[in-house]
Order: sequence, then structure tokens, then C-alpha cells
Amino acid sequence: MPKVGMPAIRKPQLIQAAIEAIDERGFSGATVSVIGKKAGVSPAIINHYFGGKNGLLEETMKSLIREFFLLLKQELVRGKKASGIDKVMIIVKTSFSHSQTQPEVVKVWMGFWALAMHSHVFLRLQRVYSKRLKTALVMELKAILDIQKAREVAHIVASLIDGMWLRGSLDGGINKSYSTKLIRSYLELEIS
Amino acid sequence: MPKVGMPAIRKPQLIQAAIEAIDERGFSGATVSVIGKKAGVSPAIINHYFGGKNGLLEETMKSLIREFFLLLKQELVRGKKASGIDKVMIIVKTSFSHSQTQPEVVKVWMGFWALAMHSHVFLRLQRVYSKRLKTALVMELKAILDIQKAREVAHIVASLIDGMWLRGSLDGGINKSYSTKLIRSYLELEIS
Amino acid sequence: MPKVGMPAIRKPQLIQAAIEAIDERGFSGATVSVIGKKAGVSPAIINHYFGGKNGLLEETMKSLIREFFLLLKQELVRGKKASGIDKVMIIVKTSFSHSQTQPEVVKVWMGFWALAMHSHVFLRLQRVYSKRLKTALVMELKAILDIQKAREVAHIVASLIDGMWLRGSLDGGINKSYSTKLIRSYLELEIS
Amino acid sequence: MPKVGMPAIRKPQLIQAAIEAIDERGFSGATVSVIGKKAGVSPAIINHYFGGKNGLLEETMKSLIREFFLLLKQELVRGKKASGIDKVMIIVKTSFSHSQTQPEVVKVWMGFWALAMHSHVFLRLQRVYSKRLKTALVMELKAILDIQKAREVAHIVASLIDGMWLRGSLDGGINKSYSTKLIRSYLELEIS
DNA sequence: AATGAATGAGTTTTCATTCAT
DNA sequence: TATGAATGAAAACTCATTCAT
Repeated sequence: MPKVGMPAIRKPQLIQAAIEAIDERGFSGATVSVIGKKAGVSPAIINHYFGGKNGLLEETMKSLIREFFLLLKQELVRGKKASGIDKVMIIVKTSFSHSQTQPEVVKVWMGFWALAMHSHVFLRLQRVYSKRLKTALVMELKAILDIQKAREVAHIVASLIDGMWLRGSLDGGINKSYSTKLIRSYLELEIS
Repeated sequence: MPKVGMPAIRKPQLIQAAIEAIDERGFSGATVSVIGKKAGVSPAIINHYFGGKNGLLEETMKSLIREFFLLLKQELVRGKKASGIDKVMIIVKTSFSHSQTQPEVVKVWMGFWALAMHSHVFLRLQRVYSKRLKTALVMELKAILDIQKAREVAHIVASLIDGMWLRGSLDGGINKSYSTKLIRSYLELEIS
Repeated sequence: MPKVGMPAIRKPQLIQAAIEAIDERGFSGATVSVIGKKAGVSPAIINHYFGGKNGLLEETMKSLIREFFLLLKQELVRGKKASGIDKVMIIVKTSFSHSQTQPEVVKVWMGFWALAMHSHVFLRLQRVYSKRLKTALVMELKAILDIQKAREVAHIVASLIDGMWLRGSLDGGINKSYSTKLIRSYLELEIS
Repeated sequence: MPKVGMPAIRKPQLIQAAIEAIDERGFSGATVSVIGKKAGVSPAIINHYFGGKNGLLEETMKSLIREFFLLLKQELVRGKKASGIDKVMIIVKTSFSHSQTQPEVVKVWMGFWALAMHSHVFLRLQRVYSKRLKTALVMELKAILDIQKAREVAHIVASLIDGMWLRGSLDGGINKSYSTKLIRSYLELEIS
């Protein structure tokens, strides 16, 4: 039995199992037993690696956020020659792409949002996401708008993204092309 | 103890207690015992009146939705001489007012949203809200836009409302005046 | 509202409701609520008339026993000119008739038997039945057999009756003609 | 705590505890808490091993039946050189022996009988016992009687066994020698 | 590192009973 | 007499966690 590197294997494995469990059964149905079964390991090792169920959930959320901003960074690098609205749209599209790469994250993300309302840790994490998304938007928008306006538009775009995620969660998925089209048309209106 | 009319007293009383309990402790913390204590009655009567905890939660969500659309109807009647953007803004403002009348509903509503993702009944209820809000918006918008455009704008406005609620839930409340200002400015841009 | 004679109406009504409830749902399913519903009255009056659920059950069992021995007495009077085996067979037939007059009593009676094993009161009642049946059999048998033999045959016949009831309860009813035929053939063998 | 073979230890241990609990307190008094206490373990492991209280009860009944037919088989093998009535009497004696080996089974068995009347699973189990006992009797009786008669006598003997068990349950035990004596005398009458 | 065994705390729900009307 | 309202006690069951191996 290899003794080294086990955490590096087990942790992502359990996080993925947690995401799937939450997606399938909701937060209340995602018991350690279910998650363990899904990962093919004993529920007891969740405690071993994460110090408890809550630890796993925290890591899961952090992982989701980290993954998103990693993706965003990559996309922004890839499109660094774009400008104006196109640059903003990269953020928008990435927001929706994330949910397409892994469709189950929609429900999970929204579940964490609800959790955030009564848990310090999750609230902090959710705010990190929320702030960073807005900051990224402002960053691009202030190139084409004055800072004051940029902040307002960023707030609108961020709200649109979240609102469309929310509504998408109700319909079993987000309609990426329709969503991006509408947001782009708004931006064009605002900027031209 | 009075014999008649008790259901009419107990049911709203328990629904209100449920809202407060969810607001304070989240869904997982809102046990029948907590709700009962908050209402000053035995947990057992939740079963008596609602056939179980789930029955109470369903009625609570229905009550929230009913209350909102009642308020909306009243506001639309009061402002029936308004026209164009003003008419649409009545819907927007009412959406945010609802949360001001009873600040705790923000968390509760979002909690139900998360619940909806894995429960038939709550999904149905959430969709009712979602559809009716959009329908109301389309109704007003088609007076000033062609039907196709009206639908798109309605989708955007509805997403903005929901997105701002969602973000507001993170900050312990919705900034009504800022939110309505931003939505109005969008509408003016779209319509003028 | 007539004030007199209510007990005389309510008591048998509730006893009959109890029998039906036990027949349909078993002892554990026969709650005061179910019995009350079946009788079309509030469960609370069971306490009023019987001092509690247990009181009702006791009265129900007493009623079953009383009814059986009343029937037996009538049949023995009706057939008082019969003699020998025929006289004994009157008792046997009546035992099975009782279950035909009211088919649901088979399950109920067996349920009480089980109850008797852990309750003083019901044990006493069951023994009353048990003894009186045997006594009745001995009474008739000693006319044709010496007392010692009469007791033995009575024991066998009583056991056959009870055993056939028991087995009948498994098959949803007692086959009266087959049962009586077998018992008679035994008696003929024993006596001739 | 040992890791392997625990189910093989715990399951019979809990079944025995269930038998004792039912014997002492009846079915309604045999709660998981009582059974757990009697077995010296937490009530929660009943769920662990049997998937719930009902699972334990089913296994308990199965165990009782299995044990009886195992004993019967052994006795029939031991007495395989016997013939005629003696062979039949082996079955009869074994039926009563079973209750002597473990006196508490009388009450328990009768309790299950009552349970069977309103539960599919227990009804099926009880019928298995009922049929197998009769089949075993027919098997021996057809060596000395024609098949038709063998069936009738088997029915009588089976009813006698059950009836005497039933009556024995009232008296805190079965009088084995008296019971077997009476049944043998019946068989001699029938066969000679 | 990993697990099966075991548990205690806590959840919803059921139910007989009491009580004011 | 009869009832709807209300409750307390207790039931089965769930679940995160701990522990010896």
C-alpha cells in the first residue's frame, strides 16, 4: 500500500463524491454514508481527512470557487487581445461555462448559497466569490466606462449572472447561449 | 380554551414561527421542537394541523408566495394610472418591498429555493412564483415593446430581481433604492 | 338530545367499532382515533365511557365471551332432546358458528389471546372462556363416558376447537363443515 | 473490539434478546430500547444489523421456525427405525419438546401468530410452519393409512398440537406428557 | 491508511389522555 | 353528553462521530 500521496488522491475523490451526492439528493440527503459509498470508501475516512463532514463541505465549496476563478483566469489570458464588451463577455461566458463543464454544480452552488445564510464560514466563502466576480467585472468595465458607472454596470451584470444561475437551477440547467445573448445586448445598449 | 376558529389562529401562528425559526437557524436548524417553542405550543400540534413538518413547510412557502402576489396586485391597482416604465417599476419595487416589510423572508425564500432543487412539491411552488413574476412583467412590457422584445426584457428584469435578492441575502438585506435605481436605468436605456 | 340511555347506545357501538378496527388493522393499528372514527364519535368519549382504551378492550373481550356463551346456552336449550355425541356436537358447532355469525371475531379473538399472555386481566378472561368451554364439554361427555375419560375427551375436543380456530385464522376463515366433520368422526371413534 | 465475525455474534444475540423481551413484556412492550438493553448493546445497532425493528422480528420468527424443523429433522433421523404410530409421535413429541427446551417460545410463538393476521410477511412465515408441519405428518401417516384418511388425521393432529400449545400458553407452559398421551391414545384409536 | 463496529444525541411522529367549553 | 384542542411521553429511526484493530 502506497503511503505517500494518499491525501492527494482521497481528498479530490471525496470532494467529487460530495458534489455528486448533493446534486442527486440535496444537502439534507448527502450524508457521510452516501458520500462514502459514492467514493467507494468508508464514511469514517471523511473524518480522517477533513476532520468531519463540515470540513469536507467547506473544502468542496472552496474547490468549486477555486476551480471557477482558475478557469476565469485562463479564459482571460486566452482572450487578452479582446477588448471592450468582448472582454466583459469572457467573464460572463466563463460563468456559464463552468456550469456546463459540470452540470451538477448548479444545484450544489445554490445549495451552498442557502447554507451561507446561517454559517459564518460559508458566508465568508460566498462573499469571496461574490466580491471577486464583481471586481473582475469592474476591472474590465473601467476600461470603457468611468469608475462610477463601471461599478453600477458590474453590479447589474453580476446580478444577471447570479439571477440566471438561480433561475437555471429551477429548470435543470442554464441556457448558456440565450443568457449570454441577453447580457451582451444589455452591455451593447449600455456602452455604445 | 376556545373551541372554534383555532385552525385560523394556529396555522398562521405556526407559519410565522417557522419563518422566524428558518431565518434564525436555517432549514436544518428549524426543527419542529424549535418551531413549537417559538410558537409557544407543543411540537405535536404541527402534526395535528399540517400533517407533519413537511406540510408546515409547504404551507409556509405557499403563504410567502401568496402574500407576495397579493401585495403585487394591490400595488398594481394603486398605480393603475401609471404607464410605461413606471408600471414595470411597480413590480420591481414591490419585489423589493416584500423583503423590507419582513426582512427575514430573504433568507427563508432562498432556503426554499435550495429545497426546491430536490423536492417535487417545492420545485413546483418555486416555478409558480417564477412564472407568475415573469408573466406579470411581460404583461406590462408588451404595452411598450413588441412581444418578442418584451419577453427578453422581462427575463432580464426577473433575473435582476432574483440576482439582487440573492446578493442581498449575502449582505443581510437588499438595498432597495440602489437596486431599483439600477433596474430603472436599464429599462430607460432599453425603452427610450 | 336524549340524556338517558346514552351508555346503552354508545358502549355497544364502540365495542363493535373496536372489533372492526382490530379485525381490519390488528391490535397495534386499532388506535382510539381509528375506533372513534369508525364509531363516528370523538375518541375522547372512549375515556368517558370506559375510563381509557384498556377499559374498552376489556369490555370488548367480555362482550365476545358473553355473546358466545349466550349463544351456546340457547343452542343447548334448543337441542336439549339430543343425546350422546349429538349433544357434544352442539357445543362444537356453536363454537364454529360464532365465527360465522361474525367472521371478524376470529382475528380479534386470537389477538386477545396474544394479549392475554402479558396482561393479568385478559389472562383471567381468557381462562374463564377456556374453563367454561371445557366444563360444558365435560358436562355432556360424562353422560356417556366415565368422568376420567370424559375429562380427557373434553380436553381433546377443546384443543381441537381452539387449534382449528387458530389454523382458520391463518386462512381467513374457518371451514365449519370440515371441522365439525372431523371432530364428529373422532367422537364416534372414541365413544362407540 | 474484534472486527470480523461480529454479525455472526450480534445477530443471534439480538434474536435471543428479542425472544426474551417479547416473552417478558409482550410484543408491544418489546421496544428496540428494551431489546438493546437486554442484549447489552445500543438500540441503534438493531438498525445496523437488521435494517429496523421489523427486520429483527422477521429474523426472530424465521429463527424459531428454522430451529423447530431442524430439531424435527434430527429427531426423525434418530428414530428412523420406528414405525407406524411411533413415527408420528416423534413429530408430536418434538412439537412439545421445542417449547420445553425454551419455555419462553410459547408466548413468543403465539404473539407472532397474532401478528401474522395483519402482516403479509409474518402470515407467510406462519403458513410455512403450518404447511410443513402438516406435510410432515401426512408423510408418516400415509404409510399406515390411505392418503385421504392420512390427510384428515394429519389435520386433526396438527390442530391438536396447535390447540394444546394455545391452551398451554394460558397456563404458563405445556404439559408435555399429558398432551402426548392424549394424542397417542387418539392415534391408536384411529389406526388399530 | 482504512475500516467495521458501535454509540449517543437528536429528529419526526404517534398516541392515549386531559381539559375547557 | 360530547368535542376539538392540546400535550407529554415514548416510539422508531438517522446520522456524524469515535474507536479498536
